[in-house]
Amino acid sequence: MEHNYDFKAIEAKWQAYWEENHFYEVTEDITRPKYYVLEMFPYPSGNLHMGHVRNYAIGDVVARFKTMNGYNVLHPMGWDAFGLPAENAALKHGAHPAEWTYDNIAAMKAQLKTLGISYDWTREIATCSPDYYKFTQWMFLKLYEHGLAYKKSAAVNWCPSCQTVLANEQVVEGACERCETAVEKKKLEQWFFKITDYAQRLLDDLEKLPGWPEKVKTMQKNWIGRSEGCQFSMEIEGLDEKLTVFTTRPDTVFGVTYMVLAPEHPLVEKLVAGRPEEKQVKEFVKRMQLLSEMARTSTEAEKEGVFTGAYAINPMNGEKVPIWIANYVLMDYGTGAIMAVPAHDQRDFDFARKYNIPIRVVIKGEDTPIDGSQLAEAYTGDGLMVNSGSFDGLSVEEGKAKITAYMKEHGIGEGTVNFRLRDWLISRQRYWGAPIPIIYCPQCGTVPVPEKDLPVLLPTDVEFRPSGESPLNYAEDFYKTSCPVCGGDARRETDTMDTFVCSSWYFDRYCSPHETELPFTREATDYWMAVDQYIGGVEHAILHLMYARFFTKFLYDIKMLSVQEPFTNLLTQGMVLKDGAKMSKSRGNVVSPEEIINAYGADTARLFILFASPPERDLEWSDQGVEGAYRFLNRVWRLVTNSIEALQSVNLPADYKELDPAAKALRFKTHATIKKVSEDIEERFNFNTAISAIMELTNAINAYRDQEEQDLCVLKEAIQTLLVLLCPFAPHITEELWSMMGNQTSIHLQSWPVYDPEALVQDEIEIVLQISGKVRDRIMVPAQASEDDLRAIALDNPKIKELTKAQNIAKIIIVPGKLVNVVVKH
RNA sequence: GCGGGUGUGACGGAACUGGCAGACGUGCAUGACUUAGGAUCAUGUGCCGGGAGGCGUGGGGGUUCGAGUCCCUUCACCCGCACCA
Repeated sequence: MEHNYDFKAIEAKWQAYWEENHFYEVTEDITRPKYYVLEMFPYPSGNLHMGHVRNYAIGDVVARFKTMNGYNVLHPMGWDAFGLPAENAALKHGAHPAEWTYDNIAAMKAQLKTLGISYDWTREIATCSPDYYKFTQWMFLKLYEHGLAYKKSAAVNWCPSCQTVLANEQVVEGACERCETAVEKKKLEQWFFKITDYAQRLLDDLEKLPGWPEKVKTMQKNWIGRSEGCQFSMEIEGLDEKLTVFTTRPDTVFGVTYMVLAPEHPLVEKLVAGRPEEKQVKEFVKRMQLLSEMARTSTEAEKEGVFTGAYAINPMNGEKVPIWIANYVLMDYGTGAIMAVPAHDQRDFDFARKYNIPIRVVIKGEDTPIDGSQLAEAYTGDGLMVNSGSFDGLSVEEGKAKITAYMKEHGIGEGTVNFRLRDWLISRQRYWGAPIPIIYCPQCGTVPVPEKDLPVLLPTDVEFRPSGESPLNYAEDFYKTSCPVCGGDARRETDTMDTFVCSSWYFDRYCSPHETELPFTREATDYWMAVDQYIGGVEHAILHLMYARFFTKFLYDIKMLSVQEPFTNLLTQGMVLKDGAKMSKSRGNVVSPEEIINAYGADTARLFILFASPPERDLEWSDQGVEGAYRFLNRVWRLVTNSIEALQSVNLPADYKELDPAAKALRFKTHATIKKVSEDIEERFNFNTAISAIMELTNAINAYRDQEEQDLCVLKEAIQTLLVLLCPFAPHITEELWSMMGNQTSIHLQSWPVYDPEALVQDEIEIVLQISGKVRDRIMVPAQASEDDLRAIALDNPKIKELTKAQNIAKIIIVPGKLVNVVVKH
């Protein structure tokens, strides 16, 4: 162990030094270009895991690199501190959620500090602090004021285990995202944010995000799910009601052979009232309601339905069309009712075959039958309209336009755009969240809490009951209040906000975290926003990133922000795996960062994690790989400490004109490494290859030190460069060595090195000689050799001569600086 | 089913616009130093072959002087969405 460097002492020493000297604290400075690096803030679970370490190590390299390149870098950290686990802990261990949360924050902050990340801790925020949630409530009020927060009764996703409702986005495969309990549908009065008003802009502006991964943009695009079509109404025979449907295929309207309503459709009861079918329809509806969301909507579930006995009238041809109810139509989307065209929609086709409903072809493809009974599957391709009256002969595209126009003209319907995106359900029947700032007055109705009364404080003295129900429901002091308008007795809203509301604007708060009048100042956000580089896991590709974009657009609209997109560049880091699987307690394959930092130090942990894999890919944890990173840092340590004495009196910069070949080669390596590392960090975030280049430089310096004659200027330049290039990755050891070398100012205050093009000029380079594309020899040639020179050299080469003597040379391909390929034919 | 991604030594991974496949690290082998080594240093390490040489980037085909990289086709695995009318 005595051979190894004392990382414990060194890391503690420099972390204290940086903190005492306010190294990473920044203020707005219009004379310098700004750069805002942000890693997704963590939920304070109390334990830092490897995913966090990876996330923050990546961000720290970017932050330190940008700082060294002259940017004024904002790199803050905080806590996404509201949420259910705190309440569960309260139930389980009797600790108050606030206490539990703040203890966790303290613990995690301490762990985080041992990593030596360049955070400006003066800007630390916690979303559960009243200073912060005051403004989360402010956001709600602004949205309310602009008609974008509203309450409605809807069939919502209810998690029986978490005892709360969930947003659509939080339901994964019919189960609660958090606890995986099957989600139920419940009809409740809930608060929503009208994100659908922004659907088109959220979609369009994805185009303005070239710095986002295609994958994330595609996921958002699909989630928004824009589809163009036509909405129209049909008369119902014998009833004074209209049935409205949405379709993307108005061109197939003459092929409608039945209609389908979702079981929950409000018209169902009226349609069947007094009919012989009434009983079986009601039974069917009841059975569907009892099914879980999962079983109801799974693709696997077989399509089934019942005829209602009622008929609608096709407005295009006056035909009577039977109305069915079926499981495959969702009340959630469109109008909850469809026109069914079995010939040209696979779902309708399957259903029609099952129930012997006629199939009528109205689009004729090149090789498709005209008789519906001959179809093996629905035909969804292009073709010409048939059986469609005066519209016959039109293409699908033309038909869509013409029929939509006809419907509009005759008051039947009109072209519409439908989105899959739903409004964002933000009510949570939980305690540990930001209270929704609303008061219900028997006289005045729903009244927003006046801005001046914010924050609506979460009461701390509350009783947690084992049922898991929110204690706010029993907190009389909280919910009993007076109406801000009439002063009469009134009741507070006891629901709190989804924690995603808190995280939809935290990046703005970092810009002016101590502001008390407003969530942030325009001055600060104008300088810092947008976030130049945002880094986090893909699991937030839809939820958080969509909500944050929505908030940003809203804040732009109300002139609080001058940007329309919060995150210019997005890096989605891969997971940290062990034995091919995600680290998890249940699998028992967790490696704790604390252990690793204790055994090897933060520099080793950071270096390994950055070296093992490029950031966007998954990373396989390897204990041996960690050893390797540690060995490398020790090699650097020995290299530098063994050189210090010899280099003490060497002053840089020096004149590098007359160098022997070995010195010249080292200098070449030094500057080639500067170039490579700069490009790898700047352009591609390929930290793994940047580190491997630094390792190569280390190897080259070690080899050079075995030389009898050493140019100490070149050696010193190489070693100093090595440290500077390595310092964003391993900030402590490089700082220590830098100071041991006699440098007076911190390595982190150095400018990022610029390579000297002169040093990269070589006299001789290696080129490859090929015969018909196969490598036959490698030779050194003067770097300036012309094509003619290269041709001559190649043809004069003994190996080439020998191997081509019995052959005809067909042609010679010359790529200067790379190769000569002699093509022979026989 | 739709959309996206990934397949390269024993392993993690390099190879930027088609131009030396396997950088760097791990592992392994041999050697040095050593009372000892799981420390350190040196050398070697894709496969087959004694050798010249041949073969090699999931499989098959193509374009090209030249393909991990481009095109077609096929397989495997991963991720997202999933009856969205």
